[in-house]
Amino acid sequence: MATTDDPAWLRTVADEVRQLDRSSTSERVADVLRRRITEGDLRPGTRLSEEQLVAVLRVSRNTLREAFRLLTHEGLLVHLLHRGVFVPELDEADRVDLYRLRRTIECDVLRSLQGKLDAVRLRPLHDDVAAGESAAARGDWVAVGTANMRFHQHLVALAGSRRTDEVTARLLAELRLVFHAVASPQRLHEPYVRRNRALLDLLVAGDAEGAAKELGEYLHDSEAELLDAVRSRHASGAR
Amino acid sequence: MATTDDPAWLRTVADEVRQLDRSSTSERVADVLRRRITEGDLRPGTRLSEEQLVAVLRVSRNTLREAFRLLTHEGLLVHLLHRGVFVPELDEADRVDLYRLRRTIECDVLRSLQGKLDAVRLRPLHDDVAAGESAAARGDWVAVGTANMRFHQHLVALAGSRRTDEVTARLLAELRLVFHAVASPQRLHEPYVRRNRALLDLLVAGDAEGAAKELGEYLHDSEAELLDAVRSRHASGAR
DNA sequence: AGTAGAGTTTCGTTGAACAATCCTGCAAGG
DNA sequence: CCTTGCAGGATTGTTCAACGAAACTCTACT
Repeated sequence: MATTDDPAWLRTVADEVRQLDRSSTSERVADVLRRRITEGDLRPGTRLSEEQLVAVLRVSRNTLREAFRLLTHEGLLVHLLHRGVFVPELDEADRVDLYRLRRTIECDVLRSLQGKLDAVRLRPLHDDVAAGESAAARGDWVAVGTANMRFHQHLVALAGSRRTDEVTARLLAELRLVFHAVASPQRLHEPYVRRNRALLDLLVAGDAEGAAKELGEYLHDSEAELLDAVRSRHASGAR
Repeated sequence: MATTDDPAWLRTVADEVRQLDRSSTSERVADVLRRRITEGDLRPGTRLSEEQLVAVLRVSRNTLREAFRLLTHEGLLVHLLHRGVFVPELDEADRVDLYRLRRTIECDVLRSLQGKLDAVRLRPLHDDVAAGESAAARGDWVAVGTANMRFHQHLVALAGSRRTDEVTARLLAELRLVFHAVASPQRLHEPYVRRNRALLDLLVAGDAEGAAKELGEYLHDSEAELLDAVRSRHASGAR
């Protein structure tokens, strides 16, 4: 019975098929809107009109509403009864909340990694750091931000926990919402190109505990920087 | 301008209104199904037929599907394209995954609580422990399980983090799914009536660090117990 | 035995319709 | 001048009926 061997590649094939199957109309609509939101084309506070989107996307209202529901549960939209869906405006409490959970999860992942480090598993992290450095060199700070997010997603993936990955994906998506509310992406992302590299070096050296400690300070600094950036933007009169 | 003062009670009023607004049809349908699933009336593996439920619940298919979507994102249903929605069957990998994230979050909450303990904030925990002891005394092990879940939810709530609360709610809901897959609820829940009380005592004494340590062992034991219970059930030939 | 195909069932999506709610602007009153 | 009350229009919430598409089942064939 050669079909029951279940070698590694069979699982990956199954995953790929699942990716293809994932193409229900509402999920594809959600993909489009998700990109628009995370890329910053739809700014926080914007209302998404059903009528308007139905006309543009060429889907029925029911399908669109199902896409709304998907994004709402990812935290990328908020739904107000009889008033419609909006791109959420996160306040300072939300921002510290995001960082709190982020620090909990990411640091715990690194701490639980004691000795389980493997060269090939760090490959995605190498790629992300390189992508960040390359983007920084050409001054594309939005791309730096994207590479940074991917770095942290891959960092968490080292734990091999499906639910942790999902929670992290949601956290990082919401975080991008906040990033779009600040003026200078450079100030926000540039320092972490270097720190990501340092973090990765610690992991390569097998010092998971040291990496966890460094990540704790890293996120602490990042939070302070973000809060400060948003505050100064508000103070300068921008809405 | 007396209306812009924004005193404390205005915020609570806003919250109450939001609670009232929550009564859309799809959410009420979701409430009904959620109860059925968490109480164990709908066993893992069951398929929920749209046609059938539409007839029973007297709602339209679209509304029912929106309720499905809600529960899917809570982890209480899984959606397979063109095949329908099912009560998920969690495997052993899921079970250890659940406990991994649970341990991360709950322990971190306690650790971050250093010195911030307040008598009134522990009130819900007292109530839950009492409810568990009372239910145990009369042998109602399902009620013990419910009180136990509420205890942990309230424990996490001490951190005051909205997102942490949400993640925990999802985790505990999924956990109940697993509980229904074992034969003896007593063996699963009884030991923790006492341990919840011990945990609460540590918190009352202000020993957050000690409580975090105890909780770590607590969850470790609970996980081992659960895995063992499910394994023995499978070994005994039950499906 | 294993496979190919037709038929049945169920889901995915659409479009239209009506009810309920919200928002806007204007008029009346303090 | 500001607040309050009341249309009217605009938008969302919910339902219904229908058709195409995918998955499952069972039979018949090689």
